[in-house]
Amino acid sequence: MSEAALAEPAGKRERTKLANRAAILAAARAVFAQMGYEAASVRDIIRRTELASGTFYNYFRSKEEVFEALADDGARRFKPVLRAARENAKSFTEYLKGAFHAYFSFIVEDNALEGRPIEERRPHVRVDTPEMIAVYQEVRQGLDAAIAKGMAPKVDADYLACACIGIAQEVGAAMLRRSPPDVTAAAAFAAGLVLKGLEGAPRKD
Amino acid sequence: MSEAALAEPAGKRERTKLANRAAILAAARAVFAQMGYEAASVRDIIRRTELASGTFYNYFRSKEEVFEALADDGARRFKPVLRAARENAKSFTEYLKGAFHAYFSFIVEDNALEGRPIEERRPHVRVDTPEMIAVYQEVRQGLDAAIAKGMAPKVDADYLACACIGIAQEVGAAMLRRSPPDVTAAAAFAAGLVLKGLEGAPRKD
DNA sequence: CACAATTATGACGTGGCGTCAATTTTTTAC
DNA sequence: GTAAAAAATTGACGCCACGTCATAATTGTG
Repeated sequence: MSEAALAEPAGKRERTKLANRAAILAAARAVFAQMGYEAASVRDIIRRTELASGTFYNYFRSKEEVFEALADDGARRFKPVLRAARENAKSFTEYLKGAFHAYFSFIVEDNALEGRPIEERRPHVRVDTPEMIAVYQEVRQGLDAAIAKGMAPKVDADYLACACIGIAQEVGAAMLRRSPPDVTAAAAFAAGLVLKGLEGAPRKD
Repeated sequence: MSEAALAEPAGKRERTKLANRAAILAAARAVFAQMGYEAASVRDIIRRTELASGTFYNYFRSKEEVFEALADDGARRFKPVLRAARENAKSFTEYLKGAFHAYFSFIVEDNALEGRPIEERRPHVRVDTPEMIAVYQEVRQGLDAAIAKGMAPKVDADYLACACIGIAQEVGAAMLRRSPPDVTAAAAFAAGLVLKGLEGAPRKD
C-alpha cells in the first residue's frame, strides 16, 4: 500500500510508546499548572489521557518521576543555550552576563506558556531540579576555566556556583513579579553583583 | 492542695492544647527529617505522638500546613537574631557578615536532626509564609537603611535583598553538605561576595 | 455535684496507590 | 497469510491514607 509508510522512522511499537509518554507528560504539565503540583495525583494525570491507570506505571514510577522528566525536558532545552553563552563569550564577564540573561529569558518564556498573568503564579521550580544542576555545572565549569586562565581569583568554586544559582533563583522570581519583566536589567544586576559586589551592581537613581 | 498549682500560667485546657500542638510539630520535624517531606504522611506524623488520628485535624488541616507552621516557627525565632545583628553592627560590612553568620549558625542547629538529605526535607514547591516574608522585609530594611546612610551604593534594594536571600539559601545548603560545616568560612564567603564580588570573596589555596 | 463546653477518639466511607493476571496489539518465524 | 511469541494495555483488586463525624472523655462553670 501507499499511505501506510509515512509515519516517522520506527515501528509501531516504538511510535506509540513515544506518543504515550508524550501524552502523559503533556497531561502532567496541564494538571500541575491547573491544580498545583502538591494537589495533583497520578490519577488526575492519567485521566487526562486516553490511557488506563495501569499504563501510567509502564512509563513512570510516580508523580515525582513525571515532574523530573518535565524538568529534564526543560534542562535539555536550556543547557545548550547556556553552553552557547559560554562558548560565544569573549570574557568571563561577558559569559556571566550571558548566562544570567539566558536563564532569565528562559524562565520568562517558561512561565508565559501556561496562561494567566505571571504575578498570580506560584514560584515553582525545585532547588535541585536538573535545570539548576545544569546551571550549576555550567557556572562551575566556566569558573574553573576562568580560574585556570587566571581570569578570576581562586575562590571556592562550589560556593560560588551555589551563590549564582541562589541569585538566579531569587532575582529571577523577583523579576517575574514585576511587569513587564526586564530580563536585561536583571541580568545586569546579577552579573554585576557577582563580578564586583555592591560596587559592581548597577546604580539605581 | 499543694502540688497542683505549679504548671505554667494557664488552665489545663490551654496547656494540653499547646503541648499537643508542640508534640505534633516535633513529630513532624522528625518525620520530615527521617523519611523526607514527600514520603511523609499525616499518619506517620500522628503515629509518632500519643494522639489519635482525628486529633491531628483539630490542630492542622494538612501536612502542608504543618510544614508552614514549622517554617513560620523558624522565621519567628530567626527574625530577632537578624534584627540584633543589624543593631549591633558598627558598619555595613559588619552587618552583612553578622547576618550571614547568624543565618548559617541557625540552619546548622535547625538541621541537627539526622536523616534524609536536606533537599528532601522540604516540599518541591516553594512556600512563602508570612514569616518568611517578614524575614525578607527585615533584610530589606537593613539594606535600605545602609543605602540611606550612604554606607552602601544605591542599588535595587529589592533585587539585592532577594540576591542575599538566595545566596544565603544556596551557600547555606552547600555548607550543610560538608562535614563539619564551617559557619565562619561560609559567612566570610557570602559577605565577601556581596560586598566586593569575586574580588572580595576569600581566596582558596 | 450536675451541667455545659470543649476536645480526643477511632471507625467509617471515599478514593488514590501500585500490582498483576488476563487481554489485546504488534512483531517474528515459518 | 497464519500461527506462535513478545510486548504493551487494561481495569479490577487489596491496601492504606485521607478527612469526617458521632461518641466518649475531659475540663470549666454555677
